Amino acid sequence: MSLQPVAVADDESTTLGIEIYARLRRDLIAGHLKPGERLRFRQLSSIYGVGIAPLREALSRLVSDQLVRFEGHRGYTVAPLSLSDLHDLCALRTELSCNALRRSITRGDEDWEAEILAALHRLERTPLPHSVEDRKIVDEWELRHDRFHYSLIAACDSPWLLHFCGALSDHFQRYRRGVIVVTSSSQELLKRVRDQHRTIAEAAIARDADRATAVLAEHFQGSVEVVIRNYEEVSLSLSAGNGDEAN
Amino acid sequence: MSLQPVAVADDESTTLGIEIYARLRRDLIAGHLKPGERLRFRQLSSIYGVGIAPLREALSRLVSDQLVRFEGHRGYTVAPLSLSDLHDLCALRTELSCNALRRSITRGDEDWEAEILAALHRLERTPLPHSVEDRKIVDEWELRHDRFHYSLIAACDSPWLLHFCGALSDHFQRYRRGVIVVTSSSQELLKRVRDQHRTIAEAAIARDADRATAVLAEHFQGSVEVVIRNYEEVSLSLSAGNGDEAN
DNA sequence: ATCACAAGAATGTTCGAACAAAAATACTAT
DNA sequence: ATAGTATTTTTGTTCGAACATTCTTGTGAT
Repeated sequence: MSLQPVAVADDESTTLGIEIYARLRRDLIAGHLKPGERLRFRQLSSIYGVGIAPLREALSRLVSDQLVRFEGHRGYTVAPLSLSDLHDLCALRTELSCNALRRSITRGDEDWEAEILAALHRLERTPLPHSVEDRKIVDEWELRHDRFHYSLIAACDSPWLLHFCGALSDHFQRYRRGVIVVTSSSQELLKRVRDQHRTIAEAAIARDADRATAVLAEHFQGSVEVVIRNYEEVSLSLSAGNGDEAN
Repeated sequence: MSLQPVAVADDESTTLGIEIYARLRRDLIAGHLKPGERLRFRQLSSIYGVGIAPLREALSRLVSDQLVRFEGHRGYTVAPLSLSDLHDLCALRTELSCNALRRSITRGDEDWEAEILAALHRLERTPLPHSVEDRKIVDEWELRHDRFHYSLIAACDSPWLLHFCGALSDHFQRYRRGVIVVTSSSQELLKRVRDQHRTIAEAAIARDADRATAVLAEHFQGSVEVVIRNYEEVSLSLSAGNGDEAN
């Protein structure tokens, strides 16, 4: 005769469609599903162990998320990666994230500051992967990295801006995943990135918007350069069939 | 024995899911389906004359478009409207559209200029509705208005920016639809809006980015004010059940 | 050999029915 | 009367099968 209701916190009222959407989304962003790859129903059905009804639902949503392409009667494919998309993505991400960071610096309270420091601490304590095969480690690093960047802009007080920043961040992760090992194997790069994270956090909390946004922009620009520098080498895994259309 | 292949241009390789997605999207943006309204499968199925499989596919995509909400085992509802959302929407729309307009003014060529003038001409020649019941006229005006605003930023050379501007524009239309008759019944408002359109177009083509963006921002701000001023009167149709959560 | 065309296989699309969960209603006990 | 519970009804979810389209393979004519 407990005083608490019987229902524990794991109820969550989920559906297969929602679950498979989340799983596909993760695998798409993590690059487990290769750009350009065809997403056949039977294949996915046996891999993920669900019927095609929830699969269609999930894939349909992913089309609007721009992670999957669809052609009537010809099925779904993983959205391709391209240099031009990368440039566009990063330019806008820099613009929007800096904008959101400025707003956050203006509006953020002590909890916002505390969350930044907490997220930064967790990120710094995460081991870096030595190989792309260290999926667990890569996943964990990406998760904490995302959370850190989210914590910076979380107080911007604009759901739409946060939503767009999130979408761009997710898409950029598809490019970054391919070179994270390269980054983590260079002591010089590693130090620079870590210093940038810390500098951005400190500047934000010190309400130095100019400095924070300047370093954030630099940080993004640096990531893009690493990706581009390694683009030729990884282009095989980037585009399985089509890939970049214009440059 | 024609030399052309038999298949004419109406093939289009479409599916029921795609069609119903487009129709639902239109009806959602046009306010045909009221904010907060439950979207029951049986009901939609009989209205639109399609099975629930394509319906689920379409609704699922619309969730990622932020036009409908979903709760597991409790179905889909039309996304609510709220004052706070309106403010957020418009602030970001102004920011992004002005940004895109600047880029367009820098990069646009003669075709871009020509398209702006063409779209402006078509917009000016569209009759304004005297009642919300003039659906055909409202639809046509909104279509041409959207096309005009799109033509301004079309040369910004950023697919992501265009995509976000489009999303914000679609969402804003949900708010504007309710007050278009109010606007068109005031000679003063009408003249101001028309002058703004013409001024923006001329400034853009004259490559006067500062003036073009200033008037564009003013134009958006004016629209928001009209919506807000009439918000109380139309709030009944805005929120059918829930609606605005904060403020 | 190459192209066009036809048959077959694979794949995507849609429906209807069975199933499960939630909401509404009816009922009982206090 | 009311709160709580059981029952019914409604609604959402999922699967499997039938259907349509596209892709692949195979055949034959030039």
